[in-house]
Amino acid sequence: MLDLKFVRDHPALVRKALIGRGQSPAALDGFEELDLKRRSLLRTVEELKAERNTASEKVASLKKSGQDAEELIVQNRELTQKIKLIDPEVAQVEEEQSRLLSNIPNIYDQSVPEGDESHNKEIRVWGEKPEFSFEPKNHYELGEALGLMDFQRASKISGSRFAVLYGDLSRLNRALINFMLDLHTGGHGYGEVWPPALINSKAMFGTGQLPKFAEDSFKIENYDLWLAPTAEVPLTNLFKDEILEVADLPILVTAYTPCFRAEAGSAGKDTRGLIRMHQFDKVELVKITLPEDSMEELESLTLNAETVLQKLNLPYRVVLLSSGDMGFSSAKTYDLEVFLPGPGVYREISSCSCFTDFQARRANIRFRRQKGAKLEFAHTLNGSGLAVGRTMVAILENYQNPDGSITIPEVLRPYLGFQTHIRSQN
RNA sequence: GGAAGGGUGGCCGAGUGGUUUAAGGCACCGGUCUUGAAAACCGGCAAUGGGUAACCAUUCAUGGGUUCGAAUCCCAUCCCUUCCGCCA
Repeated sequence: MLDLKFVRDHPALVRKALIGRGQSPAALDGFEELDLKRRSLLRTVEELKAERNTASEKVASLKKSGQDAEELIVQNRELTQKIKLIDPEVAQVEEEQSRLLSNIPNIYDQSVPEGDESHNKEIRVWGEKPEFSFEPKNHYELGEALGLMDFQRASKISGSRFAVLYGDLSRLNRALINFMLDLHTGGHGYGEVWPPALINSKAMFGTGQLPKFAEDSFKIENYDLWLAPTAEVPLTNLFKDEILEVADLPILVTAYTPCFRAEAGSAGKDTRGLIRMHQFDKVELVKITLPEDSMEELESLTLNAETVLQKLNLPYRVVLLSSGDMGFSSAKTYDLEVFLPGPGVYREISSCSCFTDFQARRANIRFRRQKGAKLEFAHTLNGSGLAVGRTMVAILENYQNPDGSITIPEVLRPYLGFQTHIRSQN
């Protein structure tokens, strides 16, 4: 959420941000009018309240000295009637204004290229694309041929966009989670967290999933709970309504969680394979930082995620998203795209974003530089480190052999009893 | 799910209708004292909104209600603790 005063003082900037994101600036319509209305109503009602408060004190002192206060009491009764008419009006205008405000996206950083996704900017490319003496297969062809990846049975249990993994692929999934967590908690200095997977509406609002993107998540019937679409939500909201010690910043946390997404609006996209699931595993990185450090911290967070790909020796590129392709809450986003030999394309495997104070204002995450100093909003960042399912996809496709077996990347072997290959069970 | 107790500022905690403009303590900041520090003493110290400002309003879990006036009384909801029940 943007600061109300910021929107009031810089309507042109907010307008530009909306247009740059390919949205209609109509989202701002009525803001100024509402703001003026709210302030004028507030002045009126606050004056009445002040009058009533003074009179009430007089009643108290009159009664104490045994004098008659009936006249004042009658007068005050009338004041209260007036106040009761205006108060709901104030509440209504405030609600309208905050609804409008909570639907306005973050202002994006100056370094973000303007335009739609065709303006995304390739920042760097890492690794060599593998050379094959044969036609490389897609991961689902490989997985199904190995007899270790099953979409048919998954559809019996749950439906489309779910998968069942067996044996060595299930183990590979576990190995990847442990490898990623060990890497980030070891060398990269993140604290490991095991958070809830069911999240209440307030927390979903805090990171920006609500109110605008309710249809992207699964809601639990009869409860004010949602299936977490990403560990960004529980990890960032760990610090909701807290005043942080400046000495503790930056705070770095990581968690493995299952993630659940409704994938509404992506009908027909990536219908085969593990790419776009209703349920997938992800190791998430979250940072809470000082405002002046956040953009630098985004660079190091992105490198932390890249390290996973480098250790797995998977070719990838880093893309700086354009203003039109970025998420609602983000001020700047790098996507990591891993190369997939099957379709022969780069696919998103991590998204690393700096949210400046946008989430912190919604979630009320603050800090104080010194005792007595004003409270300030912290900056929040997050990135996938990495999406586990898509990492498995990348390994299957990049490490495939002519016989359909998969070579296990060196760094994962300690997690798999030093096994070197995944082979067909038949 | 049942019963009981509770939710007050950064933290602890007093407070059952009118100097509560939220006592007191801790922590923190400034000062006195000291070679320096500690201790002691003095002073300061909530957030949000409105206002050029003086200042005003709101906030004691949340939402309603009673009243001239609510942290305090009433109703509903949420959360926490303890005990019981159920249970991986």
